[in-house]
Amino acid sequence: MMGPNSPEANEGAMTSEDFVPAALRRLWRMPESSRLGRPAALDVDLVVAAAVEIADRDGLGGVTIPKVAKSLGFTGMSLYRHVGSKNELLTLMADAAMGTPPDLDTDDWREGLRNWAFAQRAVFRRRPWLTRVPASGPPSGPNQIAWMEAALAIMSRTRLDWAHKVGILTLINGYVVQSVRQYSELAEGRAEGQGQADAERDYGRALVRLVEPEHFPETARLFSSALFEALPSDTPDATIADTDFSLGLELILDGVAVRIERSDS
Amino acid sequence: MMGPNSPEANEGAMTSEDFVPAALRRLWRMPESSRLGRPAALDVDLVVAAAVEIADRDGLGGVTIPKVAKSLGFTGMSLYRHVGSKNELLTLMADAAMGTPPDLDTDDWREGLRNWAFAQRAVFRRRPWLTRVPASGPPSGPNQIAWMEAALAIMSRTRLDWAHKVGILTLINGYVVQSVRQYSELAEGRAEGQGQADAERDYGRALVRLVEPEHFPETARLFSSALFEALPSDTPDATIADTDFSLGLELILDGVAVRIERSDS
DNA sequence: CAAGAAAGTATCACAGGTATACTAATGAGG
DNA sequence: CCTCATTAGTATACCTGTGATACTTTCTTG
Repeated sequence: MMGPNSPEANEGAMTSEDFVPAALRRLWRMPESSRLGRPAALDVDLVVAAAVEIADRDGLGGVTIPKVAKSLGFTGMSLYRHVGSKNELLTLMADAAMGTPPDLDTDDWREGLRNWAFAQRAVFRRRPWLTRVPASGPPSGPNQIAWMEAALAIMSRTRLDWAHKVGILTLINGYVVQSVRQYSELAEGRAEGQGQADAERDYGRALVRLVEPEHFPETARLFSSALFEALPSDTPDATIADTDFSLGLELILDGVAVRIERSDS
Repeated sequence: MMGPNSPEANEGAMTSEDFVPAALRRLWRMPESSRLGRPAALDVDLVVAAAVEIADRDGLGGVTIPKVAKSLGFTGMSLYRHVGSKNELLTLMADAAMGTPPDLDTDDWREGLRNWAFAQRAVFRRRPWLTRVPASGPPSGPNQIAWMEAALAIMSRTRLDWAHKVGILTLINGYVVQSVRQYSELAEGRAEGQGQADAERDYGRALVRLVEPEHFPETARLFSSALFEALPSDTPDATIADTDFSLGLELILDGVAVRIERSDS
C-alpha cells in the first residue's frame, strides 16, 4: 500500500507548523533535506517527464511503473524512491502536464473567462489523457493552483463573493474537461482500425432502431433530425466540436453575467 | 481481448438491416435466439445485479470478475458467457443502476430541468460509483436514453433547436456528475480511518502555507477568506453541498433562460 | 579509510483479465 | 430411448501490474 516515501515513513522531526506531507513536498518540488549517502540519479522531474512522454504517446493506460522505469533505464522498483505510489505519479503528471497558464489579463471578465476556457481546452486537446486522470482531492499542485489563480484574477474586478467565484471556476473547468473527453473518446474509437468504422455505423444504426418513437418520441425525433443526418460528410469534425463547445461555454457565461449584474446592484 | 460473445463471434446471419451488435443486444435485453443446448443458470440480469450490489457495498474498485462470479457461486470465466468484457459489464451496470427517471412533467421548463438535475443527483448520491464509470461512448442503454428523453421532453415546449437541447442536457448532466463526484471523494477520504482526518488537516495547513500571497494573491485571499475559516464546525456538510450545488445549477439555468428568450424572438 | 546512509536492484507474493481447451447438461431427431 | 449437435459452465494457464522485503551498491562525512 505504501512505498518507503509515504508520509509516515520519512518525515523528520518538525514542529507541527512546518510539517508538510511528502506528497505535497514532491508536488511543489521542495528540496530534499539531507545530502548523505549515495546521490540520486533519478528525481521526481525525470520520472514525471518520462511518464508524461509515455502518456502522450500511448495514453494513460500505457503508463505503468515498469514501462516508465524501463524508458529511463532503471528497474520498476526504483521509481518508488521518488514517488509514493502510482496514484501519486498520476497527480504529479497532471500538474506538470498542465503547465502554467498563459497571460490572460483583461478588463473584460467575459473575454477573460472565455480565454481561460479556451486555453485549458488547448492543453487538454493536446493531452487528452489529462481529462482522465482521476482527481484525487482538490487542486493542490503549483500549476493547478496557478490556473486557479488566473481565473480568480479575471474575476477579481467583479463583486462576486468567493463561493460564486469558486463555483464558476469549477463549473467552467468541469465543462471543458467533459467536452474534450467526449470528443477524444470518439476520435480514439475511430482510430482503432478501420473495421471500427463499420462497427460504429452498425452500432448507430441499431441504436436508432431500438429507440422507438412510441417509447422515446423526443429522442427518436432527435435521431432523425438534421443534426444526425445532414452534416455527416461535408463539415469537418473539428468545426462541429468548436461550435458545440462555444455553445455551452457562452451559455455558462450568460449565466455568469446574470450573477455579476445581480451582485453589482 | 475478446470473449466468446464478442460481436464477430456469434452474430447469426442477418440482413444488414437487422444486425444488432452483441453489446447492444445485451444492453437492451433482447431475447436470445436459440433454445438449444444446456439452459443457462446465469443471465445478464443476474450478473449485473450481483455486480451492482458489490459496487454499492465496496465501490467500483471492488467490482472484479472473480468477486462477482463468486458472489453468484460460479467461476470467473462463466461471466464471459453473458457479458463481453469487464468494460461492457461496467456499461451494463451503469445503465441498470440509473434506473428509470421519475415523472417530471411540468409546463415550466426551468422547474422541469431543476427537478431533472435533482433527480439525477439523488441517484448519483445513492451510488457514487456511478459518477466514476468511464463513459465509453454516447448514452445507449435504455435507461440512459430514458433520462435523455425526459430532459428532451421538458424542453420540447421551447423553441430551442436540437443542438441547444443536446448541449444543455449534456451540460447539466456533466455538472451533476462532477459535483457529486467531488463531494463523494471528500467524504470517502474522510471515512478512511480517523488518522485520515489529521492527515487531511495537515495537508490543508501545508497547502495554505505553500500558496504564498506574492505568487498567488487571489488564491491566498481565498484560502484565508470566510469560506475556509468561518463554517468549519457549525454548518452541516450536506447543507453546504446543497447550497453549492444549487448555486451552479441556477447559474446554468439562467444561461438557459437567456437562450430560450433569444430563440423565442 | 571506515561507518553509515541513501539509491537502486532482485525476488516475491498476490491479484485481475481473459484466451484456450475442456466437461457437462439438455432438447431435437432418429 | 439413444445419440449428437449445441450451448453453459469450468480448469488451467499466461500475462501484466502493483508494491513489500531484503539485498547490494555507491556515495558523503568523520
